[in-house]
Amino acid sequence: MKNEEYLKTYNPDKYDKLSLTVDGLIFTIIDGKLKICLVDRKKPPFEGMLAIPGTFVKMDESLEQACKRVLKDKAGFEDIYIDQLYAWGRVDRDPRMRIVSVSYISILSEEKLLKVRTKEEILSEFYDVDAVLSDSFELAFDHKEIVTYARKKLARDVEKSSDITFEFVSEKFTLPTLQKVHEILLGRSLYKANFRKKIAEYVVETDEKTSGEAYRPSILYVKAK
Amino acid sequence: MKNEEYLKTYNPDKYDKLSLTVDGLIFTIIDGKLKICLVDRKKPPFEGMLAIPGTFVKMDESLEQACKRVLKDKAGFEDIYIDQLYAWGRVDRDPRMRIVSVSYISILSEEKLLKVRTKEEILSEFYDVDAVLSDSFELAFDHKEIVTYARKKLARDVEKSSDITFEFVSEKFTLPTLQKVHEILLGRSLYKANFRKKIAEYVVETDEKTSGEAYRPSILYVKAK
DNA sequence: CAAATAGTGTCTTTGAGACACTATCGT
DNA sequence: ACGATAGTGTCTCAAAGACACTATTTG
Repeated sequence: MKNEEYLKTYNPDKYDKLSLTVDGLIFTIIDGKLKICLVDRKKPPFEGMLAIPGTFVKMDESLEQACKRVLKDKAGFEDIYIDQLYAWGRVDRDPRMRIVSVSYISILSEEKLLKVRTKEEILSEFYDVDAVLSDSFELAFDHKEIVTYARKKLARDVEKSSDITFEFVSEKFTLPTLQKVHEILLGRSLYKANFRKKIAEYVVETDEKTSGEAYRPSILYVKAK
Repeated sequence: MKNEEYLKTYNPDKYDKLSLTVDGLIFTIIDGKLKICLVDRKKPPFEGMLAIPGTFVKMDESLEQACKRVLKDKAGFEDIYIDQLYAWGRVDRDPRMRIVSVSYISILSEEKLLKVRTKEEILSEFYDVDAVLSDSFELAFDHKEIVTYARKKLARDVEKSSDITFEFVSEKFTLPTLQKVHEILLGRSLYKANFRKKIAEYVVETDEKTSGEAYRPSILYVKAK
């Protein structure tokens, strides 16, 4: 076949090549605040500044595989929600050389997060997203623009579907907890009764309740299939 | 400064490099059908098959610039709507070598399209999207997957906003025409009265009407600011 | 004036929003 | 019993859906 002949004589070096990275924006909610995982850069460029954890894509791995590798290496996670955000390709976005980056959003429940904290992972730390996005806060590269874009996407996504909100909570969760997640991501408070009517079709009541906490216990739900 | 010293000694070759392409999915509506612009591949791989027009990203251009370059070179267009779709990064998606592709959606009105047709551009041709997505139709690389993804995004976008529908029509348009665009993208028919109520806030009536056509003329509108 | 398309009025249904109410737990 | 949070009932209002009607042009 002609295609095969061609491939033998093909010279891959005749086209420009560049470096490709993936960045993983790991969000979670701690103490009722949206947080993002950032790493402290140990070497130039932007030494000493905070950045979104990322890595170069290897020749034999897909973008998703590369992203999951970062999440595991820098934060210690496996099996977490990951969704492509955007490809960033400004020519001068990295002072070293031409680097295009594909960013991914991933979300952790506090439950999963705490499991990992026990492993003494201190490469990365979680920061308050509102603080990170405030004027006085700086991030390496174009990472502040990326976080801004991601923050808006989270709000947009929740506006039209409650899908991602389940990623922020444990497998079993209470409706007040889930409502809080919606409120944090949307940036406004919601009416309890209305919220419950809306998500009723996506959740299933279990016969368990919270216990040990003050005041009236709350029924535990699981996500509907 | 330390960062600057570092950059002088930095060796960009120590990381894997790969080729990056952009693909431009150009949609339009002709004769009441959604069409996509495809090129006939003149050389291997996938010689003789249809593909989404694309190009390698050069070292000194952004992804958007590269995409606009393809649109101009292969279809003859400038100043058209362009929106990033997705980054495709499967390891074996190109038989020659590792190539990651960032795809963009662009939309043309038939009016703009006809202007270009007069330039005798025959490198690319428009194909019926329903036909392209039917089981018997094949495209080069993973391009059928990309078209499928784009087709769904168009429907999703129209569902929540009428923004992109204006890209399909001329600057001045009638409401029956705009409604048809919505119907084609959504894949279902809409009630005239309801449609008009919904888009009323996004359009402004002009004092012009269509003429020369059979039956009652239609009022021309422009997009509201 | 008939045929065909353009454009409107209005009833129904659905769901979001607002708010007041009841229920159940720990102390 | 009380304080505090969990959970429910229901009115209002705005928008989507369905459908029937009127209006304006060409031939």
